Amino acid sequence: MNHKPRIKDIAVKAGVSPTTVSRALSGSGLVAEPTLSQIRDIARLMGYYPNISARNLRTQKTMSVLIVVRDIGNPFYLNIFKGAENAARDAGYSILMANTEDDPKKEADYFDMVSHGHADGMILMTGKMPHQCQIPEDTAQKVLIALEMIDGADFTHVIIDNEAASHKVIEHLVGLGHKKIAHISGPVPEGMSIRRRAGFENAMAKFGLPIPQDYIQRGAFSYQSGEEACRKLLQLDDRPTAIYAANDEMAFGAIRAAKTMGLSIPRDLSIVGFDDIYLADGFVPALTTIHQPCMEIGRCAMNRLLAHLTGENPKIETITIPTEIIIRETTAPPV
Amino acid sequence: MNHKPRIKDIAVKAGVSPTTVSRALSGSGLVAEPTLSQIRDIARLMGYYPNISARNLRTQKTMSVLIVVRDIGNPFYLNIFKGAENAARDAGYSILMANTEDDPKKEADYFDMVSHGHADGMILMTGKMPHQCQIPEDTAQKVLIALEMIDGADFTHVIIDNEAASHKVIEHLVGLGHKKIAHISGPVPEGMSIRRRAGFENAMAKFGLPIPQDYIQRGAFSYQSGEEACRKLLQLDDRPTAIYAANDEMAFGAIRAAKTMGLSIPRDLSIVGFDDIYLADGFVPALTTIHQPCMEIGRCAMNRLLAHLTGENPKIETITIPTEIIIRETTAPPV
DNA sequence: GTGAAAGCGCTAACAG
DNA sequence: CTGTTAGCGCTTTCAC
Repeated sequence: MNHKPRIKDIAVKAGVSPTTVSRALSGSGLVAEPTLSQIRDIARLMGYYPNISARNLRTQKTMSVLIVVRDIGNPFYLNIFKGAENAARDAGYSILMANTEDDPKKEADYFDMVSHGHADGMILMTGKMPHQCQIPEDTAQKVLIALEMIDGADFTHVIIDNEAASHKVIEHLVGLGHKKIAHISGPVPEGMSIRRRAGFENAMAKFGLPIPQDYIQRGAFSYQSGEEACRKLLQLDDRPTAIYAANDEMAFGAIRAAKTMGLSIPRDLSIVGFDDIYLADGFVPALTTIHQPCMEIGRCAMNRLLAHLTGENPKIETITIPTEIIIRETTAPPV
Repeated sequence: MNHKPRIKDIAVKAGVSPTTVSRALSGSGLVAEPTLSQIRDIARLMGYYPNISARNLRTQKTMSVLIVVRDIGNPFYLNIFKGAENAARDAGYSILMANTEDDPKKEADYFDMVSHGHADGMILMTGKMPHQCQIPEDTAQKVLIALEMIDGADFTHVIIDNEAASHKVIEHLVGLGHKKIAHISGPVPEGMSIRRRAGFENAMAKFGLPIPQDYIQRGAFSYQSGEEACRKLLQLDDRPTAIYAANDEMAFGAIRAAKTMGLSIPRDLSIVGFDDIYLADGFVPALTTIHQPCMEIGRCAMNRLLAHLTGENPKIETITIPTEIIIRETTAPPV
């Protein structure tokens, strides 16, 4: 063949109009049987494949969705991507990767891509709305927030219950007999950090346990910050016997700090993380942590967004995906 | 405003033809100065943004590139994505994520996306060419292979020198005084595994060291396979004093196996990995490994692909990015 | 240096 | 159930 076949070529060959071909191929159910199969056969034979740009132009859609994260380099997102990619693919959508690196310019740019029709919608995981950008009309249907809450924003959210997860952690530790439990929080005032910390505080209160001064150290979700925070905790006069870190990286940092100070995990100190990132089970000792069902979150977020985009389900709501605590080797009864 | 402004609206407002607006905005240099600035101002004022689909249809381009991996869930790719995303973004391109999961159907589908003009090109990191798909014309300019070699295929490759990296590992271990060095290889006959293993064998030969039977165990690049392989090695009558694993996951698995058997790392056994994945330095002990400059690889691959797509540099070649060994805590002289 | 006209390939009205 | 017509918004000849 000379050129890629267009719809017109098939029409000519089949002796019908382009419209009919279009209808036959799109499965609209508006073409009768002798013609239908014939057109499909010819299309297959000629290796026809619709021109996406033309279709997009005509339908004013792009069949693609932006997934916006703060840092593509963070492995936590991996399975979210995976779940989302899967769901998108099943629905014939593509995923565009967007990495903001906390750069307001990029945040705004990606948002603009949606308002300008470069993508049909977006899954936002940065935890904030960009400034200085054109908020698309009908934003509520085009933007879905995952993992983070954006308070006061009228979007569908797909999140986990951070407070409840914290509660599970404390319950586990208390169950082991711990009474002196410290917390390494994420950066405040980030919503996620606040919720995990609030869950910690509430759970401690519920179990009638005091939270001594300095038992809450603020980290930055980084390995180094966890290390440092743990060092501070271990230098306290009245050391904790267990530490609940608000994410796995900080938990790993804490483990290093503890080991460096000659402690044995979990004998001398129990440590719990949050996220269950890749290889959390490969660490020695394997990390006890909160497992977030990332694939599920990604899939759910994408499906929900697509339902909004197609108008199939315009209802704005907050969907909470359950988490579970995975008990591995970094927690044990206190000595 | 009622609608998103189109090029025509600007033309009307500026009292020129759509053509002129198009030229002015595309920076073609074909519009004279009084008009030029005026058009640009009006466009900015009206919040004009070109319709991508229309442009794509007209220019027969999509300004997007597929990045195809075997498993999006593998953190190794993270910084490659990051580097590639960055480079693409700078050039005005978007990235479409493609996850094959070793499914031939998906491999073919993604390839077809390129032949069908859904994406302009692709960076292929799966290490194999799909069957049963339409190989796009002018493939050589549209497909770029990264990380893996596809022998006999006439594409630009962006790779690392796996053999040389293996050599660095052995050199390091020999420098520490090791003589009994074992290797946990990746799955054979995958090219990457073969090259790393060949590098191991050649380096050992070069240093005049024998490779006893069973000193090369075949793994599957997974944590579990590393654990198992290490166990086998440690059960040999004449145990190795050092193990070189073909990737970090297997190295971590090996560490667990060794610790489980009561060995202390690195005192009783040195272990080296490959890749320097996320948190390889967060492990206790921190992993000695080969660092692949992933961002650099991603950026280079993308830039090179774009140069091919634009015709700026059609030369097909193999680009080798240098690696370095990062010496951390899992290697020490043998006792 | 600027404009008129054509058309990328497709699908959605609107008829019949 | 099928065809005719129109047009999505842009860029690119070609003419002036």
